Amino acid sequence: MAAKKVKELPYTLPEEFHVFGFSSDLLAWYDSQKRDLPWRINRDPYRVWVSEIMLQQTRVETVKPYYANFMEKFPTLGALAEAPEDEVLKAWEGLGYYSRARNLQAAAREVQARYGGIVPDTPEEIATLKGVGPYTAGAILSIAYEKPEPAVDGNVMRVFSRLLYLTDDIAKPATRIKIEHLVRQVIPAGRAGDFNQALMELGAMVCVPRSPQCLTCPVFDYCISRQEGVQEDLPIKGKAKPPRPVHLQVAVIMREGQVLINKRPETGLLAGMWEFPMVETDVSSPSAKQDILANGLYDRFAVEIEVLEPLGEVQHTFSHLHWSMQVWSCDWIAGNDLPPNAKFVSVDELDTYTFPMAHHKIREIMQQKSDLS
DNA sequence: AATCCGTGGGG
DNA sequence: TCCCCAAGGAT
Repeated sequence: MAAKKVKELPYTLPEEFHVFGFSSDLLAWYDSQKRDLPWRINRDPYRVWVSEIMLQQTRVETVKPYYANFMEKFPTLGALAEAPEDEVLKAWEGLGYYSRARNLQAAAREVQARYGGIVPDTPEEIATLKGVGPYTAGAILSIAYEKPEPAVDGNVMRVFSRLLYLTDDIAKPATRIKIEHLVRQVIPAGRAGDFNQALMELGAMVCVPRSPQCLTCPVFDYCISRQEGVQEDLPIKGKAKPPRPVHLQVAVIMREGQVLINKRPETGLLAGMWEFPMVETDVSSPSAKQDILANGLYDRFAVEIEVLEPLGEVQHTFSHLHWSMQVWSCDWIAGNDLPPNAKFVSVDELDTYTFPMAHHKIREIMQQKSDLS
């Protein structure tokens, strides 16, 4: 029987880590230097959960005000489960990755229905919740329940890449698996939550992406890449593809002081968010953009409009897309049989709907125009 | 495995 | 200005 060949070295930590107490040294630093953050007030699983979802791909300073507002509006798991989805999206407006909010509420409802309102404390159960992946599962299990599970995020991958001089590409999924194996070997009994947070805190405060502060690092003595002088060259990370350009014509359609908006589909980009009607145009298309816009909106919303004048151009970049939006002021001509995802609302009422940042920029264009007139 | 999914800050 | 990238997950 041919045993599967496994590389021993990369999955096993140097003996010094155990002999000299890497985990103890890191924890001692964390105990004295950790930041006071709102989600560290207690270990309520719901509070930890919300913080971990908000912190996905999002900076601590950005999260702070959103977290405070969210916990005020939805103080308990039950409150979140019972809230209208639109209110949850509104509380997330501007944070990005809006599926996080929709998944979080869906998962809260799942916990209410299936687990009696108690966030599950096993890897198998918690991993089934929407929006809870390997990192978040480990974070909740360790921080809220003190389970010895790794929570490997970008910080931890950077820290371990430098500590052990790992040259694996941290953009590849396999690298996270490997580092989870390594972290698992040094999680101290009874302090899994603090240890995982200490690794992330180190990555955020000391072992930062550029110009790491090695002279103040509590685990300086363990760091192989520093001994080799290559800490600035780690971690290895493949480059992302540049955003794909998309050209859009946006219609600000007025009718008796009201403007037409529509709700985006429940899946995909900016799912469930409101927007001003728009149509994608091919750069090489010979047709006038005004005509493409009018025809496109007639097909989608059964409205006839007159395109009046250009209001300006708005640029907005996502991770994988770059929107170039030409904004047009339009008059409604005919068509009252709007599809259910579209409606005319007064300009004063717009704040009650949730718009992505790209469309907030369009609102600014509108505002400037109305200030002139 | 590769792609989709937002936004803002810092060098 | 441009580019990186930040307590990732779903498909």
